[in-house]
Amino acid sequence: MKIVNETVNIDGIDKEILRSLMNDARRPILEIARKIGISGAAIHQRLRKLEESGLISGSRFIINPRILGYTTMAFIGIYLDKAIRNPEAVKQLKEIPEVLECHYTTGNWSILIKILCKDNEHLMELLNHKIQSIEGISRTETFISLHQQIERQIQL
Amino acid sequence: MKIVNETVNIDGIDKEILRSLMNDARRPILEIARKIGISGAAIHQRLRKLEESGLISGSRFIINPRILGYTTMAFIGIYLDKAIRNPEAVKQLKEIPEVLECHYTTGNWSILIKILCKDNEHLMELLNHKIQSIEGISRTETFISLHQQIERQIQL
DNA sequence: ATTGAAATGGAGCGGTT
DNA sequence: AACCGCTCCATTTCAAT
Repeated sequence: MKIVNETVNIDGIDKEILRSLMNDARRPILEIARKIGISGAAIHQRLRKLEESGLISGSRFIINPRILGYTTMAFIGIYLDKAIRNPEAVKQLKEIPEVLECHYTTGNWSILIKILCKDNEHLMELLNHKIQSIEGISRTETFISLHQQIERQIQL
Repeated sequence: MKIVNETVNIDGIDKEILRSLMNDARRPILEIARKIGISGAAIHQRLRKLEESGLISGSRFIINPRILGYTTMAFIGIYLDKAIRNPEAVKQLKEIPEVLECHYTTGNWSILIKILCKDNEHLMELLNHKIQSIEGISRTETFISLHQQIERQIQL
């Protein structure tokens, strides 16, 4: 396993390019070029370097789950009966598509997950029939997000 | 305020298009067209409709904060001395760029935030000098994410 | 709702400063 | 590093089905 721990220096122009594309991945390179006053080829070259450095890890269309009827987001703290069971439990959690994030955390729980459901009933069903039936999971604590007030990436 | 609560029906072709662009927002439309066997113009039109429906809420370059030296992610549960102070507290939290998410939650806390810091020292500094000095915040509980094992959007 | 064709403009490369 | 000029290809629109 290669450890990539190196940090990288980016200048103001890199930041402008990245900020632009972090807000709209399909913005044309040439449009950015005109705005910041350098050539398209220069941006092209900078993007190549930023990709090589690992700073850019891809691009995504963002979809709004509300429109598909997913309106209930929750965080669930999970207690494992033995911490060593973590890898198996995570493997099972991966099989539940509603689980969007899974963190191995310090503190009370072994695992903290973020989950997105259609409604409270759906959440309850997942808790009772999928999550709590995973071997090794002894107990859970659920926190429903009534409203997400901030959602962003790191700022440059 | 317009309430957009309507759900939308998408067919298998929409799903293929979206799945493709959710993994790589800059994949050429024509490449997708060739793969699934319809014309570029058809995809173009479908994307227009999906945007109008609100299902697509944009596209983003994803940057890897590790490369900038941000290696410590944590969740912080926040107790407010009066729940009514939520709007002010959130306003202040927005001013802290390291705060990536902020949720108004049921359960013990009023607020749950996700925060990304360079290291533990940076986290401690933010807790002591920024977060806990926000008026209305009485107490916090911090959970460090030692490892994020799942990170994804909803599946189509 | 999809198609093909046409116009416009962007992507990406090589040579140059 | 950046620029220019070039070729190739994608995007987008439109009339037609």
